Amino acid sequence: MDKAYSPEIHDQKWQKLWDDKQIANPDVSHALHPSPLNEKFVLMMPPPNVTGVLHQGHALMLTLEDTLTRWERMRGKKALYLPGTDHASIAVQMQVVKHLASKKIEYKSLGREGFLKECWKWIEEYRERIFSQIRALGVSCDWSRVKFTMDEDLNRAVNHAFVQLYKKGSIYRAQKLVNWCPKSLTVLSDLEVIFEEREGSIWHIRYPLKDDPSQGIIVATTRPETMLGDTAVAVHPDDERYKKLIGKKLLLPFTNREIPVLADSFVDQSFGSGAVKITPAHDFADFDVGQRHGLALINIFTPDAKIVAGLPAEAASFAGLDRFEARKKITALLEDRGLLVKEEKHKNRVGMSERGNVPVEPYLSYQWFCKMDGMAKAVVEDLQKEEFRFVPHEFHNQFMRWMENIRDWCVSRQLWWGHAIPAYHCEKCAHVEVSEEVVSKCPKCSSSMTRDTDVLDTWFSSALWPFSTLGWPEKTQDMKEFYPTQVLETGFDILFFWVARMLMMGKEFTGVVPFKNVYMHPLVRDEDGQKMSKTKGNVIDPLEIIQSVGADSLRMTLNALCVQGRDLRLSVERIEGYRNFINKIWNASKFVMMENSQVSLKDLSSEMKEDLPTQWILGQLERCAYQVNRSWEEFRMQEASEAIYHFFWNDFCDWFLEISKTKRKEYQPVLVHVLTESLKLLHPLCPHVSEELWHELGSKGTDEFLALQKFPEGKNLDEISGFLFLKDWIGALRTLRNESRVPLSKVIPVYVELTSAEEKLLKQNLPWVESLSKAKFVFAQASEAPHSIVTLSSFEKGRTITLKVPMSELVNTEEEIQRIQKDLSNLNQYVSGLKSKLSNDSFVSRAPAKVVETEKAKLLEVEEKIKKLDENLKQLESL
RNA sequence: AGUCGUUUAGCUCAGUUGGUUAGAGCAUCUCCCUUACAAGGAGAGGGUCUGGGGUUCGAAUCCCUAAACGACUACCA
Repeated sequence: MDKAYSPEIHDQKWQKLWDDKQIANPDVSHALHPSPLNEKFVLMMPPPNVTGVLHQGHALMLTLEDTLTRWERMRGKKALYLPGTDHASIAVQMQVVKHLASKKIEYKSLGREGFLKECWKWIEEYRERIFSQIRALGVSCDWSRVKFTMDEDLNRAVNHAFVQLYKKGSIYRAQKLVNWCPKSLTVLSDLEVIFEEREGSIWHIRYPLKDDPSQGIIVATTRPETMLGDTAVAVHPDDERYKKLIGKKLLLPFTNREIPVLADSFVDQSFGSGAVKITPAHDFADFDVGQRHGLALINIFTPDAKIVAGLPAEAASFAGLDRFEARKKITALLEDRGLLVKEEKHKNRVGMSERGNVPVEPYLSYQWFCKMDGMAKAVVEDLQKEEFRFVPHEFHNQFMRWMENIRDWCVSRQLWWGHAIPAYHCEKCAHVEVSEEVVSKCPKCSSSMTRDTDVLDTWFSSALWPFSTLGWPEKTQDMKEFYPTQVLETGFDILFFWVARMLMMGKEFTGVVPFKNVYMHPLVRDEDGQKMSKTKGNVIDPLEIIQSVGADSLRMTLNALCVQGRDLRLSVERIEGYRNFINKIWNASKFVMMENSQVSLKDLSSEMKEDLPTQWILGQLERCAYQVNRSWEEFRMQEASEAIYHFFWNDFCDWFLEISKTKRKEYQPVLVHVLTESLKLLHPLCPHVSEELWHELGSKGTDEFLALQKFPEGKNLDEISGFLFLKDWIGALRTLRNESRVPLSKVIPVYVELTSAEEKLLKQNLPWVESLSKAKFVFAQASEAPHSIVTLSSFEKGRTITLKVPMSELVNTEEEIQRIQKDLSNLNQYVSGLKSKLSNDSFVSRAPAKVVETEKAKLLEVEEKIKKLDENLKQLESL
């Protein structure tokens, strides 16, 4: 065998074999690995952007999902992990536009059809990249069922869903104030607006009274340029300052529009000047005020946020000015005319368009909306009935709050790349027909119809993902067999974008919520807790890691660092630590395979079956497997990987392998058994190295896979106490040796006086205890010569065991005295605590008898230890 | 502003329903190339569990309060 595991050789070998034999195809795996369990495990991969590149967020998601899937598959469930990609409407469109621009092509010049061709070309070029990167991580998803949200069948599902919702009255078209991106020229949903704290200004502007221009009212605004669209000024009805102005007319500068002063209790008297300019067409709050008071909506912007032409009076000259240029010009003019009272610094939250990276403009437009409240209610009821749950539970409340305040979803986008809305507009009578079939003639007036030019929000097709991928709306075999799914695993950043909408659409169209568990994984950050970003240069590229240390190391690390309710801090050092663990697995296996490994537990002699270390390690294996199963059942990823790490490294390698060296051949069946079972436990975490070693160990053919072996169930056992005592003895002797600087080459004699039970335990295990402690036990009283002592607990309650080592064997008396003094001071502190506890009447009378008993036994034992150490110390000090 | 979360060893974090002298990994220090592994082994040091109150025989754990950090939500023009 090689000196170390070589990921560059083995990773790809197994990835290819798993793919070739389709172990991830549930029909194949279930046939190969039949199980009495008639259960399924279904998990839909959250589809990454089809043109995307693998980042740590993906790596974490895929690792966790694959770990759970491999585990459930090995447990005998019919496991489907379905991969796919998302068409990422706006993101991909922006990429392609940019790409064309780099070739000096204005995308609009290609026309819609021509542009879509370019999009498909772009996708064909990049779609395999993310798939190969997913494979590189060793993900066992079923490639025979891979889906893309723009596949024909998924497009049919989208159209079907849209039409159904329209027929029901859940989808409607309306003119509303929406979040408009002036750069990408499309509407954005509320969720796509990212708020940023910005240093800005607030301007106090005087609007003159119509009847007496020397008088006026001062309004405060952060957006002076929108004053061109003002249709009122609002004050609080109780505001003494302005009461007498209510109902009066103002003359709006630049436009000479007459606007009223009106009263509305939404105004906060203490903020700004207490008077608010109302621009119903360009501010969400103002829109509502406008609705209440019947104000006109005056749009002053073109779609790319320039001042429109045709505004009255002086405002007409602003036409074509960008919104920020207009702001400068207007504030300058106001100042010239003495209307600008003051400009103050002001922090405000600006809504930014994620894709365009420009401030979003509240903009009036016709859009398609989907009613949400009814669907949300149904999902909330299911959550309350515990039809599904959130892990970690914190997201439960966050989700509920959002669902209870949900607003209608704007589903249309003014883009070309995406699912075209299946609606047709009559060119003559303006009739709208929504249909899955292409409609070319108006059913009302027989004139020709044209298709709606909008596409659907990317998340609309994603919302159908758990069932559109299974063939819905057709009643397919997959749909019957695999829906609903068990787990939805994703990041919390798309809880509302995606998870909530899947739940609602799933409930709406299939009658059941699409998954039982929503597991939200943490955010991956760098070692300083910073978000990873290219501009910061702190990105740990998963592909580079896979190349340098292998996929298994990365998978182990991500599992080991993944705890609930906390971000995950990743660093190269941590990954190297788990690379070392992979290496440890490799080397331990190498050790086991030095002997004939074609044996099993059946070959164990009856004598060896009674052997304490054998019983101990088999018990530890059961305990570990039990822990791992329980942890994964509750998505406690760190706990599971830690249990395996600890068992394999500390129990198996540090103790059992060392013990086995004393009777190598006799122990071989145990070694083989424990290693084999460990590889099964390890497989979901590090599939490549475990698969490789499992084949090495058993000379298995390429038709058999560790991936399809039965996962150990485990038992909830206690650690064998006899073994624990001996471990303690060895530990104590090792400490003594280290601190007294006795070289390892020197075997030290240890004098012990034991009860018969203690002596029996020790004698039965003498060879390995002596080998690991490099000591020689002498079952006799020590001579009167000075000796050092170590005190230990016995399995007989309250009893102290004393190990005596002749001082002549130890090198340094001073250090030995110090060691004992330190022990004593610890014990004395402990004993005084115990004493005060036990002399406390209320403790003795109120604490459970069991607790009091153990405290008493502890006291007895510790006092005994102190007594012996004291005697010993005196003897040493007299030297 | 509101809601929620976090605060435990130098660092990153565990710590289930209150009950052994609060644990792990990494880092540090000491010793050791013992034929699976120096990417290793054996030891050691290191903590007023953020501060302050309370409940209790007993609190890292439950309650109140303060602070720091973080996330989410919101129409403060």
